[in-house]
Amino acid sequence: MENQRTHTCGELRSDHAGERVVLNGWVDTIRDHGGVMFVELRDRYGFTQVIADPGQLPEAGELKPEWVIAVVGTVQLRPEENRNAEKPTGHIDLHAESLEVLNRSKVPPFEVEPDSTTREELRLEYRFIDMRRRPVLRAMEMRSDVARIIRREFFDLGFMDVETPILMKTSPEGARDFIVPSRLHMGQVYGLPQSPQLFKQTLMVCGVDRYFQICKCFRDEDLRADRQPEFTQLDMEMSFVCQDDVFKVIEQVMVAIYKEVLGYEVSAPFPRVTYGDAMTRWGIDKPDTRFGLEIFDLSDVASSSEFKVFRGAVESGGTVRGLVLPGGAELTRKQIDEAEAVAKDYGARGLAWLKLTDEGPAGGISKFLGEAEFAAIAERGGAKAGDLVVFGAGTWTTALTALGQVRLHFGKTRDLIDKSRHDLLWVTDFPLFQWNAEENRWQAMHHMFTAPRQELPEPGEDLSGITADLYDLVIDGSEIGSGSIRIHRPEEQARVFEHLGISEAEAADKFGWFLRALDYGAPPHGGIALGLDRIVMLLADSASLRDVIAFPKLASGVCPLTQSPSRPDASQWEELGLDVAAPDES
RNA sequence: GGGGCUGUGGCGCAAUUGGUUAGCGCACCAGACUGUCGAUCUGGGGGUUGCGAGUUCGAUUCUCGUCAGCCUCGCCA
Repeated sequence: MENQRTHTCGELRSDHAGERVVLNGWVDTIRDHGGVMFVELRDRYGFTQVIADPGQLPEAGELKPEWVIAVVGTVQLRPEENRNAEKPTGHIDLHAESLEVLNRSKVPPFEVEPDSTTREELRLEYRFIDMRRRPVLRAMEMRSDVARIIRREFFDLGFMDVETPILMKTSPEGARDFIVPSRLHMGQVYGLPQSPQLFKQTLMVCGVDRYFQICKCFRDEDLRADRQPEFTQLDMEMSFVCQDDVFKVIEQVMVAIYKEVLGYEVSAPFPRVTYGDAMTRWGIDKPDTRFGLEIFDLSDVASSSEFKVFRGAVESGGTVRGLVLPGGAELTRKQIDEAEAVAKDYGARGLAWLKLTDEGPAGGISKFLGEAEFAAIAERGGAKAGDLVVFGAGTWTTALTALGQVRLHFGKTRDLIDKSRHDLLWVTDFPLFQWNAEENRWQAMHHMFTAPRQELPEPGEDLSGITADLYDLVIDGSEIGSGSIRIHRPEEQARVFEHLGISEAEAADKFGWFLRALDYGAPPHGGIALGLDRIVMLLADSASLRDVIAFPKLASGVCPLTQSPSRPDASQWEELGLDVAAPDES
C-alpha cells in the first residue's frame, strides 16, 4: 500500500518532534474548530492527535468516525499549555500535510468508547466494532499472553506439543457429543472431541512421555456464563509420574501466568485439601477460600436435641451442620428469606436460623434449642452476640451443599470476598465412583480411565470408599481443571468397566482401539486439563466467558456474528444421505 | 424441560393511580467557530413502546400467549 505507516498510533513522543511520519488508523473523535481541526487517530497501540487545517486540506473536513485513513505529516511538540499529561502521546501533535482515505465506514450501531453500555447481543453481532474498544481488546491480549506463557513454560520443561484429531469417534459417555456426518461413509458420523483424553493417553503409549496441547473441545450441553459449547483446554499428560509431578508442572505455569499477567505473586506449592475436607468445611468441592464462614458439625448435639427436625435428620442417618455469619443479626427477615431460597434451590427443605443478641439467642429456631446446642455453636462456630447462625439438616450431601451455597451467597451479598487475593489450591482424593440414584448404577466421578488406589471389590459391592489420585485445580472458587493418574494396565481397565456396567463387547466397540494400545506396554501416566477460557476470565475479572472469547456464542448456542447454526442446502443433506423433518413452520 | 429478570428512536435510559402530542442524554444531519482532548454553540430529522390477542372510553403502563436476550436449576467437568 501507499502511505504505509512509519509508526503506530501509540508510539510518537516528544523525541519524535520534527520528524516526518506516516500514521494509519481509524478516525476516533473529530473536534472541528473551523479554522483548525483535531482528529484523534486510533489503532491497537493507542491514539495520536492529528491537526489539520481544513483550508489547506479540504478532505479533512469530510472525515467521519471509524473511517480508515493514512496521514502524512510532521510531528510537532505542543505548546506547553496544550499538552495532555493524561495521554501517552499527549505531548505532541501530528500536523497533517496530506491525508488519504483508505476506507469509509457506515455510522456504527454504537460508539467506540471504553465504557460502552451497549447490550451484549448487539456488541457481539458487531464484534468487529466492539473489539476496537480498549477493554475488549485488552482481554484478547491477555488471552494471547497466557497462551504464550503456557507454551514457553511447557517447552522449557521438555514437553512436546502434539495435535490430536478434531474428527474422532463418538462416545455416548459423559457430555453429549457434537456429531459430524460423514459423506464418504453415509449413515456414519464423527464426533467432535469433548477432550483429547484417550489420544493423550495413547501418546503416552507412543512414548511421547511429556505432551501438552492448547486445544479446542466441544460439548453439546446447555450454556452458562462460564460454559460455551466450544472451549479451549490446556491439556497435558506425563509418563512415569505421580500426582506431585503433575502438580509441580502446573504450579510453575500458573505462578508464571499470575506473575506476568497480573503482577501477582502466587506461592507454590499450592495448598491441598481433600474432597472430603472441602465438602465438610465449605460445602462444595471448589471452595472459595478468600473468605471464612466455615461450616461446623452439630450432629452429635443434634441427635439428642429437643428440636425434632435436627434429631430426625441424625436418626435417619443424616447430619446437622451450622454456619455463622458474623454481624448477621442485623439481617432483615427478607434477607434471611433470600438465603433460605438459595438453600432450597440446592435441595434443602428450608434454612433454620437464629440470631445471637446481647440477651442471648433469639428468633428463628432459638426457642427449640437447648444449652448443649448453644454451647456447641459458640465453641465450634465461634458465634458471639450480633451474629446470625444458619443450619442445614438432612443427608450429608444435601445439608453441606445447601450450607455451602448459602455461604457463597453471604460471601457475595455481604461483600466478604477479598477480591485483591487469588487463592489457587488443589482439591484431592476425590472418590473414584459416585452413585447415580436415577439410573441405579455407579458412574465415574471424573472419567473411567482414572486409576483406583485400592483393590476393587467384587462387582455389585459398594464402591463409595474407593478413592483415586484424582484432583481438581480450584482458583477463587472456580473449577479450573481436573486430572488424575490413569489406569495403564488392561486388566485393571477391564475391571473398572465391569463395575460401571460396561460389557466386554461394548468396551471393545467403543474403546477397543485404546484398549489395544494398553495391551502393548502402556507406561504409568497421568495428567490434567485446564480450562484456558476460565483462567483468562478470572485474570480479566470477567463475569462471563464471552468477554474473553473473540467470537463467542449466546446462551442459546447461536453465534450472533454469523447466525450459525443454520439450515444446510437440500443438496448438502442429500450428499450426506440425510434428511430432516421440516421444522414446525406454524 | 423448570424458575427469575429484561425488552420504549441507532445506543443508553425516562414516562405519576391506566389519560390526551411518548421525553432526556449520546449518536446522526445542517450551520457557526484557530487550541480542542468524551470540544462548544445554534438548528433539524428520527419511535407501530419485541410480536399477537384480551380488559378498558382510553394500554408504554393491567392480563394471557409468544419471541428474543441475560442469569440460574436440571444437564455438563
